[in-house]
Formats: sequence, C-alpha cells, structure tokens
Amino acid sequence: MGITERKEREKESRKESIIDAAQKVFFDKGLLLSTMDEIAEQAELAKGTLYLYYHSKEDLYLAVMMRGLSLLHGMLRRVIGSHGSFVATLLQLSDTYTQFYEEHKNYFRMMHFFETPQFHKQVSEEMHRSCDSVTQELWNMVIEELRQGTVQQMVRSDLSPVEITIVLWSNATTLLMRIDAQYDLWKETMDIDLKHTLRLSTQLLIESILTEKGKDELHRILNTRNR
Amino acid sequence: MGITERKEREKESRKESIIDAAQKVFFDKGLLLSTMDEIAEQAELAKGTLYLYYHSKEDLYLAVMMRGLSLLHGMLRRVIGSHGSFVATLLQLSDTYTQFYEEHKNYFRMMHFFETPQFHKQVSEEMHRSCDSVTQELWNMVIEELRQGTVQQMVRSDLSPVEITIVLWSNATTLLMRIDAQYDLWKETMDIDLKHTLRLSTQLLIESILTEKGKDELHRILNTRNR
DNA sequence: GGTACGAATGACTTGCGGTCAGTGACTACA
DNA sequence: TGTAGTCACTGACCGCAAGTCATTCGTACC
Repeated sequence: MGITERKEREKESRKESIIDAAQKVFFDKGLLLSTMDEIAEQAELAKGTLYLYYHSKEDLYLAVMMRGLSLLHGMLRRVIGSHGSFVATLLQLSDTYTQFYEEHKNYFRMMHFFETPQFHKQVSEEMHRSCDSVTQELWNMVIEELRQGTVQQMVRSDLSPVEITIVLWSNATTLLMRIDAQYDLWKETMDIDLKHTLRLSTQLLIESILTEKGKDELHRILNTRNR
Repeated sequence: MGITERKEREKESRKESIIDAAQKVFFDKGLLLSTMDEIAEQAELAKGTLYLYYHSKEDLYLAVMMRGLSLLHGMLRRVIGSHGSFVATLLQLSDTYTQFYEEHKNYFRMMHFFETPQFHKQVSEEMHRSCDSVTQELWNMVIEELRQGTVQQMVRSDLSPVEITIVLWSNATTLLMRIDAQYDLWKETMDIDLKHTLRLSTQLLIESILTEKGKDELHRILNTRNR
C-alpha cells in the first residue's frame, strides 16, 4: 500500500513547486511588492491552495530564504571539509561568503529580512523555529572551525571562538549589505571601493585575532597568493 | 502684516505635533502594526489631514527617525567639540553610540529601516534626499575627526580615514543591532555577553588602525581608566 | 455505481493606505 | 456690515491585497 507514501511525496513536491513560484516572484519584486495572487498565478494554483501549505506570505518568504541558507551552508561546509590549514580555511570562508553574495544576491537580501525582527510579525512559530535551527547549525559549524584554530594555537587563546565568529561574521555581513545598497554612492561621493573596505576590515580583524604563529601562516599564504 | 508668518508658524507646529503623535504610535507598535487611523486619532486630527503634511506613512516614519538622527548628531558633535586627545575622542565616540542605543532604542531601531532599501518603496523623493543629507552630514563629521587622527599621526597613514570610519561605524552598528535582537539568545545558548563582544571588536579594530604612537596613547588612557 | 475524504477552488470578508468633494472658519475688501 | 474668496480640515469612500471558507472535484475503496 504505497498510496500514503505517494500522497506524501506529492505533497512535498507541491510544497517545492510553490516555493519555485514564490521564488520567481519574490526575486523579481521583493516581499512588499509581491502579491499572493501573483504567486498563485505563477504556481498555477488558486490562492487558497497556497494557504494549505504555508501559513502566511511571510512564511512562504522564509521558506524561499531557507533555500539560500542551505546553499550557503553547503558552500561553507565544502570549504571546511577540504581540510586545508586553519588560516587558509578562514580566508576561504570569508571569500566564500563574498562569493555567495555575488552569485546569489537575491538569497542574501532575503536573509536580512529574518534578521530584522520588526518586519516579520506574521511568521508562524513553526517556521520561526525552523529558520532558527538552520541558522544555528550554520553558526555552530563556523564556530567549531574557530575552536580548531584555538586548539592549533593559531588563534589567540584569550579570545572566545564564539565571540570571534560573531565579530567576523557580523563584519562581513554588514559590509556586504552596504556594498549591496550603497556601492555606487560611496564610489561616487567619496571614491571609496567598498569591496576593498570589506577586504581591509576582514584582514585587520583576522590579523588581530591570530597568534604570532597564526600571523606567520597568514603572511606566508598572502605572499604565495600574490606571486 | 504678520498673518502669513503666523500661518507659517502654525503650519510648522502642526507638523511637529503630528510627529509627536506618530512617534508615540510608532514607538509603541513599529511601522507595520501602526495605522494612519491610529496616528490621526492620537494627533486629534482626521486621517486626511496627515496627508496634507506628509506624503505617506513611510515619510512620516522617516520624519520621526530624523529626530533620532539629529539627537545622535548632537551627542557626537558634543564629543568631538570637547577637543580631547584624538584617541580619547575616538573611544568616547564609540561609547556615545552605545549610549545612544541604550537611551534611545526606539530611534536606533528606526534608523535601520532607512538602511534597508527594500522596505521603503513609498518614501517621497523629497524625504529621501532630506534623510540622505542629514546622514551625510553626520558621516562627514566623524570622517573629519578620523582625518585629524591621520594628521596627528595617531592613525596609520596607509589607511583611508573614510574607510576606517565605515569599518568602525558598521562594526558598532551591526553589533548593537544584534544586541538589540539577540542579546538573550546568545547569553542563554552560548553564554556570550554581546556587549562584551562589542567592546572587544571595537578595541581590536581601533588598535589595528592606530600607529605605534596612537597605541601608546590608547594604552595610557585604558590604564588610567582601569585605575 | 456509490460513498467517503482530502485536495483544490475562488468569491468573499476584512483592514488599511491613500483620495477628494465638501465644509466652515477666517480674511480681504467694498 | 455684507460678501466673495481662501484654505486648513474632514471623513466617507476607493482600491488593493492578505487571508478565509463553503463548495466542488478527483480519487481510492467497497
């Protein structure tokens, strides 16, 4: 009796195809200008059907966002899984985040909706927990890598790996957001290349958290790169 | 014939009293959950009247936000105007921003609405320019102070004062936002005090942008403080 | 062929941002 | 003092979009 299972699969694929449709519309118009009617039309379903699968427009938005989160998670995991030296991995994690922004701006933008609590009053408890847990997993992975850095005496032992992760991550995020929203502004009014600013701040922070041993490694890598 | 002038004054005070009302409601409920009907009631005016003074709900929101911006501007200007040593001033600027957050969280939250372009499609060109110019003024003030640091050879001459300002400001902002939204979360799940993390990252960054001379000054000040 | 049941529908309700024809208080002038 | 003109103000109304639910439809099972 595979009917229940088939139904289950169909339900799952329906959920996915709704996300497909929602993604198209959200990418195109953003949260505010997208309408459920438009998403329904794109999905070739009636509006009411959308609500059988997602509690609200915002839930649907987050469902799309979680695809981006998974994508980023995968990209970072591959970097960590490649088992390069700690410092090299750290630099690669940073580059990978930038790469994620460059290649998946739409997902990147969505992720900051979740970080701005005042804009999602309509999110279901369930979806909220779901996002929290995926986010937490991603953080834990990066934090664990930083812990390795401490163990290997590449990272200053007087600094908490968790705090360092927060600082590095926050720095990259906020500058990427600024690049996204204000790159031309700063270029034109101040002749500032925000991408350079991001590299600069990352380098300043990384240098300041490394031990002497770590710094040696860092400069060795940077020299090799520039050759 | 002072009638025109009186009318002018009355118009101005009406605008202010509308902002007063809007502020109460927005502080209480945030942008999304506040309604123009509620603001009108609070202002003891008909809804239509609000639109004689502000083009949209979002314009009104930004009008309130600009009060916060002016407040912050004033606080920072006083610090810079006190003409302490460069490093001391830099530390104070940082503390003042934190203080602004602590004492005026509502304004702080509003300010990040303006930084998130995807959420304001309804803002009039006029209000947008107005916000931009006030923001620009605030930035310029801080950037100018950093330039002084370079001139006084307290700040590394190989770093652009503008870029440093962007990095320090962004770092503080993003961590204050995190404190606002996730302080308890990090405290409970990771035993991390984000306020400490903010101080840490600020110190790491400041140290990394100072010259040897600047660092001497910094440590002199920190030692005096801790005594 | 009939029945049970979940999936899907779309007309409808609700709520809010924004509009505009109408009102009346105040001003200017004869 | 009477009258025409101005303008701040009003609130009923409009359009739109999120979300609902009584009804219909398709399929499995008897």
